[in-house]
Parts: sequence; structure tokens; C-alpha cells
Amino acid sequence: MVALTPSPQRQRRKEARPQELLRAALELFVAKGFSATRSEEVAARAGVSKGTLYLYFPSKEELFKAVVRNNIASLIAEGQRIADAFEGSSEELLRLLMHAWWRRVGDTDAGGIFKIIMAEVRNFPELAQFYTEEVIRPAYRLVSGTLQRGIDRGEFRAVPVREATQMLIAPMLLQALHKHSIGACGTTGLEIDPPRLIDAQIDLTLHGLRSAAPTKAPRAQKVASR
Amino acid sequence: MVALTPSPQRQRRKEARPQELLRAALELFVAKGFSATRSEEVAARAGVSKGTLYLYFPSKEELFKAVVRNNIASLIAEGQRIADAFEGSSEELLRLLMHAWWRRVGDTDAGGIFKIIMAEVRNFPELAQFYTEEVIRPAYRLVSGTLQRGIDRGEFRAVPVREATQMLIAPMLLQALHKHSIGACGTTGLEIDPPRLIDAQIDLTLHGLRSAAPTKAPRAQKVASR
Amino acid sequence: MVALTPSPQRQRRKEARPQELLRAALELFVAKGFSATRSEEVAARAGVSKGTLYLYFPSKEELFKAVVRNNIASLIAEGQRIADAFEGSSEELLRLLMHAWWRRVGDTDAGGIFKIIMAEVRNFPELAQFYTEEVIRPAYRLVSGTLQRGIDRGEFRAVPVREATQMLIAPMLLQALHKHSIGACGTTGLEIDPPRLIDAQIDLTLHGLRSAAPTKAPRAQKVASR
Amino acid sequence: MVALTPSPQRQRRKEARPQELLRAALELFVAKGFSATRSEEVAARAGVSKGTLYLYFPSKEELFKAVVRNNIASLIAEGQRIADAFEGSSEELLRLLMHAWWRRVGDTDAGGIFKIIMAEVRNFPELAQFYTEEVIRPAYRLVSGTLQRGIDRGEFRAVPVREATQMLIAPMLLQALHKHSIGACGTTGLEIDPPRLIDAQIDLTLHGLRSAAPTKAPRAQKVASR
DNA sequence: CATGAATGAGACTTCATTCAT
DNA sequence: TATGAATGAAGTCTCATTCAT
Repeated sequence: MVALTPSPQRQRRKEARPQELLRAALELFVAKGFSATRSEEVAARAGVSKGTLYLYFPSKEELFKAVVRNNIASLIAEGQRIADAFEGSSEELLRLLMHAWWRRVGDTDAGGIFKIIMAEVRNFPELAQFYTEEVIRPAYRLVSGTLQRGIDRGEFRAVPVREATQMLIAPMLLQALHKHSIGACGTTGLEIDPPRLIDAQIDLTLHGLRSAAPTKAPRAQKVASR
Repeated sequence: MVALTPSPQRQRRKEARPQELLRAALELFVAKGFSATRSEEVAARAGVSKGTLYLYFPSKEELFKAVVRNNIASLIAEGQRIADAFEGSSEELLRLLMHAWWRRVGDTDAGGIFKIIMAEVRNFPELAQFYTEEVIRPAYRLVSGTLQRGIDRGEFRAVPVREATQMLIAPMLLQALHKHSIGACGTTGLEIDPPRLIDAQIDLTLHGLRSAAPTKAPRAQKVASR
Repeated sequence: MVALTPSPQRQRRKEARPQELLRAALELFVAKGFSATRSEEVAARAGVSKGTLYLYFPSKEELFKAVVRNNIASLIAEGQRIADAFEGSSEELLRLLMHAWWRRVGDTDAGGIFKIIMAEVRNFPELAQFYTEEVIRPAYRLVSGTLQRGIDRGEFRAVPVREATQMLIAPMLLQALHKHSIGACGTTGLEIDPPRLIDAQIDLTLHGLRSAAPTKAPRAQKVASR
Repeated sequence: MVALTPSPQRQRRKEARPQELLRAALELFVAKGFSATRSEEVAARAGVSKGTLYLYFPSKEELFKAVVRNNIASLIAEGQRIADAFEGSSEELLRLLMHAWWRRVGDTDAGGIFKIIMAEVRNFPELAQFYTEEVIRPAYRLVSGTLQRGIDRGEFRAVPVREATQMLIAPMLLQALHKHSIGACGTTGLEIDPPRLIDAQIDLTLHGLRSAAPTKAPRAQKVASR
């Protein structure tokens, strides 16, 4: 009755399916939000039928969680690994982490996850807990840990760590949110080149952070002048 | 069912209807998002029936746009008026503007508007232009104008204005977004008292902004030591 | 877009709807069973649209329960009232109750409820409890009470009441089940006129099968000749 | 997964497949009904995969019919064999047949067949004719034949055979139906031990309810004469 | 023969919107 | 104006059935 197509898709290996579906789901969720994305669209974009999606994910909500896990968990771990192994100055480490984050997350569809979370978390209470544990806490630990390292080594002043962490994270997170909301709709004429923002941010913040009197602090000058 | 109120009050109410509906819609949209909010709920919260809602707004989509428009216009005027009339130091002006913004917007349901915008612009392209013109640009002008004022008056160093503006706005905006998403779902254990954040932010940023050698700037020291 | 029909249905009073839907549902459930009946069919038979059904019953399952309640509860009470007020012989009361039951239940679509219960109760555990309390127990009380009355008044032998009750109920219940299953599919050539069955059942039960006086039983012959 | 069994057993299993599938299907259909039973469940319970089921039965519907047919043939043969060979009194034969039936059918999953038939004949009209020919008629012949035998031998009064047959069959059949519907859901507090029911039924039917010796029993006359 | 990934028709349910009153 | 009963398109998810391996 329907068997007109010899269904070449059948050939594809079962193992590849989840990733294909997750990629399709990420793109659609980022573009349209969770509830505005229809399951069938996700399946179609992954090149399979509606039913196949449900072979791999028991519900749209679980698909969503899998998308979050798949695109965030690994990145946090990776950053922490880099930090743990790092041997240079704390300022260099901050720059490294932030640039890496932008390249790998902010500038990617993965960055759109923050928008989805922000938009939908109140309708999926269990997601809140998950997101707090898996994303917020580890990310906070990574950044505040680096600040503390700088303070302990006498590179930074003894600033309030919690607030400073917030200040370092916020602009980049907002860049990511922007990129997937207004930023995706056209130009405002006020666009900022994110890498430039990152450097400006560190420069400005470090004027505040950097310990007061390395006497002639030649390095600070150089950084600021860049 | 509600018609216990005498006629004169009803008259007054009639004219107030759109505002009541807009307020109800704002609360619900902020709490649940656009598509998860049912028209009937909005009507019920405004104390009218489903049909009445459609007497004032031709569709849920138009209601949504009206909510956004209605809750943003006033925000801008407010700040600009304060700034234009201000005569003190630029640092004081910055502190004033930011604290006022938090009190009047960030800490209010109005702050939820940003979440709605972020979540839904891509599904309502016409909102993008509107939001850019009515919110982004004026807000940018206000903050960058204050920065420029500080630079011109020799209070601040000649920092890159665009990036610095972004840095000043971002943390507070993010606070507002947070308050209406994860922040509304329970505690992360990482909460920050927003007024404290604002001060910390200005302190830290000003260490970077403040022109290097105003001879002996005792005040800066004090702020930083906090 | 669709408004071609001036929808005369709109006129009908809200109060009549539930009954119309319940009637339609009973007919369909009896004919096809619970799961083979589609919600939309029920609505259509009641002359309304799919959505309207859900205005009155929150789910197909609840509709089903309402059908059971609506068609059984009252009937039990009625029988008990008749029994309580009866003053004749216990045999007459049995005949009265059984004929009435057949006329009002067995011979009606309401009798089909037993088939539905039988078929679906295992998939709706809560229904089991409800049915036991609301149907089985009251019906048992009614019949066994009548038997006990006969025994107490010396009209019947002191038979085991529980088993005798079962024997009196079973054939009629089975008639009802039959009527809505095989009986609805065509003829077996073995059909029994239910009223005749009822009388025969009472006669046989009251007389017993065994030939009265193994020697010469002329009366028995007469009965048989009927 | 199961393929641990050596090849010779597998060969034997291959021929046994249809029976294993039919047994699995019977159990599931009895427990959950036709439409609530998923093909895959049946296959799993029979220890094969979904696809294998369709190797033996072209559709779930045909599987259903096969289950009914498969489990009915044996029911008939059994009873008729016993009756044909019997030489004692008709009362003893009745007792024997009924106890045997309960042991071999009523108390078994085979008894669930009646529930299935009752629930689904109307959706599978072809089953009706089959069931009538293969079950109803032979069963009727068996019981009414035994009654007639008793009448002919002067053991029973010349009762109306058709109705008496119905009365003898009904309670036991209903027991079987009950066992697989409400009886499977918990206790009603009114349970009857089936063998006890059988004896009570025969005793009551053979003796009659009426109090033994109202001397010349004038009342009995009246009732009987009706 | 056996498998199980894939399909897609179809079922239940929701809800924005209409319109007679 | 205001109401709320009614509609039906649309979305999520299920499951009988197919077919390449």
C-alpha cells in the first residue's frame, strides 16, 4: 500500500540514529523553542519518520533533556580538565577558558541551549534541578576556582569571588542568548565582535582585579593598552 | 457570577479592561511562556470571559505583541529623564541609574519581558525590529552616553565605550532573566543579592574605568576594599 | 473558513448534552466494546463534535465510568425498594423482581454494560471496586434477602443461600451477556424466549428435577407437557 | 539471547512455534482483551521476535481467531467422550461432566475463551457462526442429551429440556467468566468455591427449593399450574 | 526461518477562535 | 458589550505491519 520506496534509509546503522536525532532536535529547539517544535519536524530533519524518533526517545521532553546533556555535560568537563592542567598565569587561564568557551559553545548551536532553558525551564520543573546540578554549579566552580587561584597566587586582589564570577560569566552568556534571539533576526547596528568583547572584558575587569601595587606593573599596562 | 458590583464601577472597569487584560497576560506570559499560556487563563485572571478577550485583541499573538509594547515604552523614558537632569559625578549617575533600573524593572514582572522577548522573537519576526528600536537602542544610548560623559569630564579613562556598555548592562539583564527562569524554580545555592551585585559591579568596573591618577583618589580605595 | 453551517446544534441546551453523550456512548460501547469505540464516533452519534465530548467528560475512561454509573446505580435501588414494600409470597416476589429486571435491564442496552464490564474490568482496576460495591453487592443483597425471607417464612427449604442466589442470578445475567454478544450476531437456532426462561427457571428451581414420587408421578407429566 | 539451546531442541521448537504463540496469545488476550494486547508482547512471551509472529499468522486479527479456534476443539471432544462411555445414573453423569468441565476448562485459561468470545464476537462476525457450530451446539447436545437420558430412564421428571439445559450450564459458565474478569481484580467477599457451587447446583436443581413436606402441598399446585 | 529497525495511519486530547444569545 | 458552548485543526504518541539483512 505504501511500499513504493525501497527505503534506502533502512540501511543506516542504529548507532548513528540518536546523534542524528539529537543534532536535528538541537537545531530546531534553538530556532523555535521547545514547545513550538513538533516531534515530526525533528524526525523529518533527521531523515526518519515520526515513529522512529520514539524508538530512541520516549517522549519529546526526554529528547529535550538528552539534547541538553549531550551538548553541555562534556563541555563543562573539558573546561575543568584544561584548568586543572594549566600552569601559566591566572589571567592567561581566564582568557584561554573564555575564548575556548566562545568558540565551542557561544558561537555554536550549543549556545542556544541557554535560550531554551531560560524560556522553558519553568514549565519543566525537573529540568531546573538537572540544569542547576549539571551546568550552573560546574560552570561556577570552574570560573570562581580560577579567580581564587589568582587571588591565592597574589595575581588578583581579594575581590568578592561570587560577584566577580557573575560579572565574568554574564556578558558572554548574554552574547550567546543574544545570538540566538534578537541576533538571529537581523542587525541592530550595535553588534560587537565577541572575541573583542572577551578581551575588553578581561582587560577592564583585570584593572579592577589585579593586585594593587606590583609597583610599576609593566604587564598591566601592556594588557590594557592592547 | 462577578456581576455583584454596581453599574458605575462597571463603567469604569470597561475602560480599564485592556489594561487588566494586558497585566494578566504579562504575568502569565512571564510565568509560563507564550504558547503554554492559554487564552482562557488570561481572561479568567482578568476577571472576564474568553470571548471578551477577543473583543479587545484579535488574537493571542496580537495580545502578546501588545503586552511587549505596553510594558517597554515607559521603561526607557524614565531613565533618560533621570540622566538628563542629573548634575553629580558620572559614577554617581551610573549607580543611580542601575539601582533605579533594578528597583523599577529588574525586580518587577516587567523584567520578565526580557525573558519573553528572548524566548519568542524568532517566532515573531516583527517583534525584533520593534524591540531593537524601542529598547536596545535607547538603553544603549543611555548607558554609553553616561560613560562618554564620564570620559569627557575626565572621570573615566578612554575605554572602548561599546564594550564597556555591554559589560555594564549584561550582569543586571542576566539577573532579571535568571529571576524569571531558573531563579523561579528553587534555589541554586548561588543566589546573589542584586543590589550587592550592582555595587560590586560598579566598583570592579570603575577600577578599570577610572582615570589612572586623579592625584589621590581615596574614595576608590575605600570602594575596592569592601 | 468553515462557517458554512449556521450550526443549529448550538441551540440545544447544555443540560441535555451529557445525557445525549451518555446514551450514544452506551450504544457504541455495548456494540463494539470500550477500546474499539472511538471518542469521535461517540460525539458524532450524539450530534456534536469531538471537542464537545471533552467539554463534558475529561477522558474516554471517565466517559466509560459515567456510562456505568448512569445506567446501573438507579436500577438496583429501585429493585430494593420494590422488595422492601412487597407483601405477597416470596415466590411471587422472586418472579416480580426477575421479570422486572429483564424488562428494564436485560432486554435493554443497559444489559450490555455487563458485557463491557466483563471485557474491560481488568484494564481498569478502579472500576472493579466500583462495580463490586455498586452492583454486585446490592444485587446480591436483594436476591439473597428474598431467599432468606422465603426460608424464614417457611416457604422455602433451608438451602445454602449464597449458592442459591448465584443460581438464580446466573441464567438471567447470561441471557443478557448472550443478547449482546453471540445473540447479536445472528441466530443459533437455540434461542430461548427470556420471559419463558425466567418462569421455567423459577418453576424448576422450586420443584426440583427429581421425579417427585419415583413410583407414579402423574403431576410431573403435566408440567412437562407445557 | 535465547540461542543457548543446541540445535536439536531448536528443531523441535520450530514445529512447536505456532502452539507456543497461540498459548501466549491466549494468556494475554484473556488477561487484557484483544485490542489492549500488543503483538510484540505476544511474541515476547512466546520467546520470539515480533517478525516471527507474522511468519505464522498474517495479522493480529487472524491470530485472535486462531486462538479461539485452537482452544475450542478440545473442549468438545473431552466431554462427549466421557458421556458416551458412561454407564451409571444420569445424576452421576451430570455431576461427573460438570466437575470435569470445571477442572479441565473452567479452572483453566481455556475458560478465558468464553470471555474473549463474549467481548469480541460482534467485532469479528465470522467467529459467531464458528462458535455456534463448534461450541454452543455440541455443548447443548451434551447436556440436554444427558437430561433426556435421565427423563427417558425415569430418573428425572419430564422437564422442559431446553430451559433446564440453560439453567445447568449458566452458573458454571458465569463462574468461568467471573474468574477472568472481576474475579481477577481482587475479592468481592462473595466468592464461592466452584466445586461446592457445582454440587449445590445439582442438589438444588434436583431437589428443588420448596420446603419438603407441606403435607398435601396445596401451594405447590398453584404455582405449578400456572 | 528469524530479526528488529522503520514506517505511518490513526487514536486521544487540547485549545485558539467563533458566534448565537 | 459580554458570554461560553461549540468547533476542528493540530499535536503527541502508539502500535500493527513490513522488509532488508
